[in-house]
Amino acid sequence: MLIDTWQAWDAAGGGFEQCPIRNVLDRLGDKWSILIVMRLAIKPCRFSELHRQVPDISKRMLTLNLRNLTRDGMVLRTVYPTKPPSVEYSLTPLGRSILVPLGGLVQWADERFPEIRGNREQFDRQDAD
Amino acid sequence: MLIDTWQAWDAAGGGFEQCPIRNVLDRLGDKWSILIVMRLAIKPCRFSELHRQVPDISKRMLTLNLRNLTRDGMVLRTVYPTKPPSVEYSLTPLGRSILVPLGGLVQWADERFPEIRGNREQFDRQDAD
DNA sequence: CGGGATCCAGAACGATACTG
DNA sequence: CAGTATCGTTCTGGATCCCG
Repeated sequence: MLIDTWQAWDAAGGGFEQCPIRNVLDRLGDKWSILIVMRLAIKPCRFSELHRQVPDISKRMLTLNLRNLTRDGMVLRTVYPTKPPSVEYSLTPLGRSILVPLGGLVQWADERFPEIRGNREQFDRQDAD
Repeated sequence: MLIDTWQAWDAAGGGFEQCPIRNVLDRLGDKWSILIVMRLAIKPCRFSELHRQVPDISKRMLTLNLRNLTRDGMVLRTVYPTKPPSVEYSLTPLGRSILVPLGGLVQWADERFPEIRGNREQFDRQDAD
């Protein structure tokens, strides 16, 4: 039943660029979006505060990711016309709603990663023979 | 509580390359892994059959993705020494176990994508002003 | 049949400098 | 403060040819 979604799009000839899974995963798959969403899940945050809290992200990437998330309606961008300007980012209801399925994936990753790491080491040892 | 995993890794100084979420999402985020897992969830499959069923994937990418999934222990690679050789790929228990959290994400994507698409269109219209 | 090796295009990403 | 602009790098994925 998991595959049905994809096959339905396949059969419909809608093109895979329009497939919901493809679109969602393209966003989640990039390097920073999830980090940003997770930070904003704790509390709304200003640009520079986010920049400090998300480790090693460049201003450029923070800007681009925030724009994409805002475009998708996952993040709300609020500008306060102070001087100098301050901008606060927060999760929309849509943004918060993804925390649920995301939580399941995070839990899976946590539980299974030791196993995965072990598999990789074993695989790489065989490869070295 | 979702962020805790990441912050724990942050605090532990383990380096983000060792973070379970990063590792799992790097795999799921690439263009084909999920497709392949979903196909194999239906039934075990040989290389050329997979190549036909996963739309538009190149042999190169199919090979690379299958190797990564095999390395992680998500996929089992079985070689039958026939002539010409035949190789069957199937999901391991680990590979099947990710179908559960993945299902949650797929459901979310299906339910929310129309909303996301609408948000994008609206955003792009404002941008054009 | 099931790949491996090589080359190449484009996208993602990073560093730095600059701006209202 | 909150970005933009530009450049260079790295990484992903596709095309093609080759191999046992």
